[in-house]
Amino acid sequence: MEALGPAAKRFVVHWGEMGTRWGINRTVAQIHSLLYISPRPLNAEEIAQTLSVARSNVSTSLRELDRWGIIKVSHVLGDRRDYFESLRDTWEMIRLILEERKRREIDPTLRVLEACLEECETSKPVDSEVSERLRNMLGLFTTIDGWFREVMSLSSAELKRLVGMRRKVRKILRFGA
Amino acid sequence: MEALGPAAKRFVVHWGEMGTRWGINRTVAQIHSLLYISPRPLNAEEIAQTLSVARSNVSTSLRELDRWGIIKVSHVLGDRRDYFESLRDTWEMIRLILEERKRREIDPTLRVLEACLEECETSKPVDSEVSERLRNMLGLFTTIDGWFREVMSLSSAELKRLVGMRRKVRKILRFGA
DNA sequence: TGGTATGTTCTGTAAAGACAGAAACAACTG
DNA sequence: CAGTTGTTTCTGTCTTTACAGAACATACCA
Repeated sequence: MEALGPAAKRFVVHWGEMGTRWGINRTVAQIHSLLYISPRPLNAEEIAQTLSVARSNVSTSLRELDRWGIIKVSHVLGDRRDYFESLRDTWEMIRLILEERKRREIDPTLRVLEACLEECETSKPVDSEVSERLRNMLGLFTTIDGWFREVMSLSSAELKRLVGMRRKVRKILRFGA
Repeated sequence: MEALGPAAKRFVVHWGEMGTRWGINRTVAQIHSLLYISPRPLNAEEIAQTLSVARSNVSTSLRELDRWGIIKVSHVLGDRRDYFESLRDTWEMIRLILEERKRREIDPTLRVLEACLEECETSKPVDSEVSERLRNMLGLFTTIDGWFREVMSLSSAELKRLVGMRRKVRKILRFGA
């Protein structure tokens, strides 16, 4: 088990901190970053050693990462252990993460907003004030949802191209749709 | 203190839950949603009553919301109390939130990545593997940073127009930049 | 000057989340 | 089959975070 170099260590620690700000478990984030920078797939034991966390903790964290779809499991001939590695394509990773967050957060919110509006408009004293605000918010999320769908339908190569077109997009915007 | 209608209550509760998923304190999120749907500005006492939370909790939460720049304080003649309301423009809100998150998360991450790379490349056995991955990640964040800047420089009206142009953007993308 | 209304900061407790270690489980090996 | 290795799930503890209530601060008023 080779220890991490200072740069790698710093990256992993920072990633863990950032994770917590996004509602992602620190260990999960650390493992992800470790796998991302690791030149080769690692097994659970190595991960536990390197990060000084319990083996069980690694197990559940890996499952979470798997749920996000951003790690891969591989095997070595004659070795029963699971080896894990991160996706290399950063844009693909972002895409997957956005997809999952949409599923977990945007979709439920859309449903709740619709239900609230429903309720709001069928109640006897129709509360048009509240109803209008809810409708505004629903509009926002619908639009965001649409963008997500659009972005998610792009390949990561297309995404990269789109990103490279910032200035062009801006120009179009300024000088008329 | 009029209580919340069922639709409003549901919205507030959901908003609180979503907040926690984004690393935002539940009370903070609840207060924000309450102010957002409220037809009129509310004072701290009203907020505390409506949400059944301690006055002190409201105070700190409001300060946090203020830090995000998404609420406004107003006053009524002959009333010393502070009254709070949320921004109405949902896109403007999003813009402010993204701006703040960029400041808190993307900017520091860029700095860390640069420092890591620095360290990585000046160390004796230059670790080109790690260094390359860090560079990739830095590239990703640099691009994201660029988009943020771009988006943030747009007025909320422009943003809305851009959002309305999804299909057009897509077409451009498909049929050559 | 003390008294009252409002707002903020501090402090201890309670709730939630993270995690280590144990136990259970599963797959393989001789 | 018992023994070994690797993995997952369970359980209790520790840490962190959220929060109520108290104490404090500030401004207005009589």
